[in-house]
Amino acid sequence: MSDKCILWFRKDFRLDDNPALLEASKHTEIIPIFIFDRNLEEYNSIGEASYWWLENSLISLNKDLNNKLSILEGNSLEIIINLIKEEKAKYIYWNRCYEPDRIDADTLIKKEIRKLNVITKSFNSSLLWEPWNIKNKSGNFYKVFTPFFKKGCLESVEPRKPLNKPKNLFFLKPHKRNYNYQFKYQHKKHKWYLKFVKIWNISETAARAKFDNFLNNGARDYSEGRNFPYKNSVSKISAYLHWGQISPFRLWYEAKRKMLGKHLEIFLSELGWREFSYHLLYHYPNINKQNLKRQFDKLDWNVDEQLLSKWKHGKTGFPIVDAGMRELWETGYMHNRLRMITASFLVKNLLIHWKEGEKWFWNCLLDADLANNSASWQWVAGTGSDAAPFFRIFNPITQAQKFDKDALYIRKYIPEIAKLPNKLIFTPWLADRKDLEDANITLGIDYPHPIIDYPESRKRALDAFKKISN
DNA sequence: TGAAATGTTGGGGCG
DNA sequence: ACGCCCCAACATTTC
Repeated sequence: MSDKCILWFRKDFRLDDNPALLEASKHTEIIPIFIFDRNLEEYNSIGEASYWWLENSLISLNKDLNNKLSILEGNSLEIIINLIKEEKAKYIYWNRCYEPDRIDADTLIKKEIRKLNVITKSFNSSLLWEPWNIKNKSGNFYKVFTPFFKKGCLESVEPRKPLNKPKNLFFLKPHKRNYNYQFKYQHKKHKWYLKFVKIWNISETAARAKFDNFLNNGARDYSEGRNFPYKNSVSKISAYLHWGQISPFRLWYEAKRKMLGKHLEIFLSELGWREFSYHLLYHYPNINKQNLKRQFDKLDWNVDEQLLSKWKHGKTGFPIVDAGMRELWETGYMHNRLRMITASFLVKNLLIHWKEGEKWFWNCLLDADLANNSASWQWVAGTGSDAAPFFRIFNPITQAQKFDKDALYIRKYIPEIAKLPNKLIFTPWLADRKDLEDANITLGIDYPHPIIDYPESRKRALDAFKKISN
């Protein structure tokens, strides 16, 4: 009797706290696989930054599996059925994903596999609470974050304790190699994202080291410091968390072990926001396509490719906005404060549909995550569940003065205006001829004029949103 | 996890 | 001493 099992990696690229792996470790032989399946939205529409992270994740995971990871491409069901038959495997395990089409596909795969008398089990490795378990007193799902987290999550069961990496694992590759299914990473012509190599170290070990570093440094100042993009007070763990190089259960308990008071409370609530996003995705499967508040369907968005392009490439003429967009392009990451500022600018001041911003972030973010990205864009736009009210419009000038007081962040990403004094760097258009000469800048050439009149655009947004919110 | 407009208060200059 | 004005500082409301 065969004791072979298949371990299907998906977004759980780690050996620590991996329940499917723990189950697999009870068998003498484990065949680890990954499948790039274009039938699934997350692979078919994968962003360029994500594609790069994925490739490196697979390289690293393969190493951790003694080079026994089979990296495949094709129809998941077909590949798995083939593999089961060829290898006479009797078990297959995986950790759950929560994208709607993934849930459908997994349900079908389970059904088909069971027809072959193969035992299949799926586990939770990526959410602290299952979305279907969190209900309010009347049995409905929560639509507001605070009661969702405080009552729904914190007052229900505690997240399970993280599982340690099992010992004595024996991985192997299939005997029959079906080369039709080999995944070939396709490099694009414009590999703008290869510069990320210098910034990001992609592995399970690196994820853990990064989080430990946060716990020993930024975590001590988290509640305040996290607002200031030039400070090193945030964990930057999001991409690792998305791909599963680190487990949310590990983050939860390590934070509780090492963080204190309000710092801990706020960090845990950030993990809570991620849970809330997945909760919304589960209950609103169209969250990336459709306004959750349908009255916003009527909003008369501005369609303007030129303005959109200037926003994407950090050429709006508003230094803090441009700095944020350039951080994204240069590093595949953007500080949360800047995500709010740049998103508010696109949606409110340019009055461009949040979907455009969502798509750009999806392409450029290493942590691009269907649930978080969509829910957060809808939050900023005011179209989401428990979203920011439509009249909350971030002022890019005062936000910069408040959160980048010494313009360290701005100067880092917009060197061409670095010589402007602090008094003028937030509003270069107010500099007079001499100021500009001293700073070696010609506005309109070295750095753009502002692409919109701020007070005017603010008024326009208020009018447009007010009209449809009645 | 806003910003701007509007309202209120109180100190200081001044006749 | 007093009323008046100005205006900063803070509070409230409105979008």
